[in-house]
Amino acid sequence: MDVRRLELLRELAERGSITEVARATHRTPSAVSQQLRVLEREAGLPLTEKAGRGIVLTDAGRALARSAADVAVAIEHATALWDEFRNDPTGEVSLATFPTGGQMLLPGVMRRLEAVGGLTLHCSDRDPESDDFPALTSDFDIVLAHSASSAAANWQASEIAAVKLMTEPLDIALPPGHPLAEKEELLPEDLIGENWIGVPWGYPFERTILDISQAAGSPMNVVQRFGDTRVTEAFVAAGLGIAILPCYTAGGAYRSEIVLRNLHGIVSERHIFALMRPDRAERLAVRTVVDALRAEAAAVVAANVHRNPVPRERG
Amino acid sequence: MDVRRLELLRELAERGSITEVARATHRTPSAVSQQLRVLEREAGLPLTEKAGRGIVLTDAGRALARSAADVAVAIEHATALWDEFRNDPTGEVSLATFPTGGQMLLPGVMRRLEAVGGLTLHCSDRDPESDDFPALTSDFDIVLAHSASSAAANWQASEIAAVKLMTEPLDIALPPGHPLAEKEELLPEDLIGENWIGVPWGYPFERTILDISQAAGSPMNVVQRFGDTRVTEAFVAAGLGIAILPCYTAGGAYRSEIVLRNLHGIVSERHIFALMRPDRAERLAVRTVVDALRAEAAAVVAANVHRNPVPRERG
DNA sequence: TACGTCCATGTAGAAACCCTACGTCGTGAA
DNA sequence: TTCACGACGTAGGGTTTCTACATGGACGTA
Repeated sequence: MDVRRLELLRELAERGSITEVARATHRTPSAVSQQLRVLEREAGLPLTEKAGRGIVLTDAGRALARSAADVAVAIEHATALWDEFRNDPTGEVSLATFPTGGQMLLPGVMRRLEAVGGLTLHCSDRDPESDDFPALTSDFDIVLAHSASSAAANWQASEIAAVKLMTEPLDIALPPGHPLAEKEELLPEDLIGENWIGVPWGYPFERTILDISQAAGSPMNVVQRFGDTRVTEAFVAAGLGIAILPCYTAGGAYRSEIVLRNLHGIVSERHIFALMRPDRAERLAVRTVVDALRAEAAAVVAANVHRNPVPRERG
Repeated sequence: MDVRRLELLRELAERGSITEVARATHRTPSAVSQQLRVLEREAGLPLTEKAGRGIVLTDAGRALARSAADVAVAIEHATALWDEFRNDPTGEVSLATFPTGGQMLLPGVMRRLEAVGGLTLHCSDRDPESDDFPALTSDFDIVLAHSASSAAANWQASEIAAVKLMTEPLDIALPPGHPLAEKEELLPEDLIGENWIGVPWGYPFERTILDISQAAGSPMNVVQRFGDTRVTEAFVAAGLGIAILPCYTAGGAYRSEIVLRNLHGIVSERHIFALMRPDRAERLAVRTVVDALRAEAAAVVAANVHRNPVPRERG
């Protein structure tokens, strides 16, 4: 029962095709196929079966793949222990993020990591609309994702390690001259009749907009939908509507042309997580980056505490 | 960080010399030395240092070896899951035992395992005097050992998995005509002034003899010391003294020439364990044998329940 | 001091292993 | 039918990792 072959099976379970596994492991498909064949012979039972042009795992294959994940965790844990012993969190860490999360956290994280020699962090941003963020953990060591619910359980279901980084309130963004800008805090019923600059279907904020309309007892009039908050901000600044924006990141180029107001009466916040494949989460270099992420997230929250003097609890 | 090399380091930690590791893994010492050198280079720190003619592990080496044990457990756990999936506890299992334990349990175990095709159990007995039983787990999948204390903790300290099989009362063996044979049960004070056939220094029963002398307030007169109970039985049968014997195994060829009597007033029993290296304990074939051992032990206790109607508790 | 033994380790070569290159086959879409 | 794609076979080469054998240091003994 060779570990390298087990790892290949685990990748196959995750990626679904031999070609993809080959690409991810920098091998030719033939090599992967041969190794899986050997594993199958050792196992004594078919692990895959044909399905159209490709293959799918059998029940047996999936069972073995799951145990392969445990082995991978043990191995990474061992090498992490070892790196700890040398106190040497060296290596390359790749990270994918949604845009506003990267904007808010990553510059600070990079600065914090400058002190750690030999650790390089490769960041890239992904489009929340087109990408399945938990699935990105196959290709990145760390994936920053946000969710409307604070439970880490929705990630855990898919056998992914999730570390909560912060909770960011969602504020109402108004143009400076807007009548509601007079008030310090807004309630759902204040927002009845407004034109909204919303987000594409399925974005986390969507749920908050629905919550508001439900609390206010009146449907919201969403006149535009943008995935990129900079466009939303431009529209709000231009007086074309109001919007929900994450309060620590909102503003940007339009900081002086947008007013943010707390929303009371309903829970309006997003939760930001670091998602990782469990074996990658063991790596010392990865854990070092996660620590920096946590520290930076805490610093961002602390720096903005004046905006939200009372932490709002769900209820 | 190659797993095979890790395993080699783990063996080195356990066996102490490259030559021994080579013998145990069916390699030449040169091969082991080379692999360890590669591991050392990967690790970036010395793992061994010279000590006289041989070598010893550095602190770093020991730390890495410990983590290697965890990896080995994970791998064995995976292959066990796999064997379970096939419902196929096939393979070879080696077992070492102390003599009376083997005599009492192994024939029944072999019979129980006949039903399991493809599983072969290789048994051999070891001399309790000359062998360090926990250390035998390096060379045997399962080691049967007995101890005066019921806590599994005394094995666990050395990172060995221990499964308790049974508790066997220690009885007083008398020649049939002995005056004490008239009594159904004996107390420590009944035994003052007797001549004893004892065990070599350090044997588990030794402690019980000491307990008796302490409870009776009088030193025991040990006239002979034998490791093999058959010799002890022969001496008792010949009227040369009385002895302490495990009650389920005592008798043998001398069953009609020896009388066994319960000892009350002090705890007199031995505890029989199956000891295993944690990774070997994961193997399905090994677990199957342990299950058979447990079942057989329970059967032996049940078959002898008339001898000890009330289970005696420590106190 | 000389010698034998034991253990680790170096070198050279052989064997095993695993990958790539390339070709074939079957499936599904145009 | 043709093309694209994915899996799988074969042949060959490169790498890895073993064995055989030699070297050298440490310890015990004559």
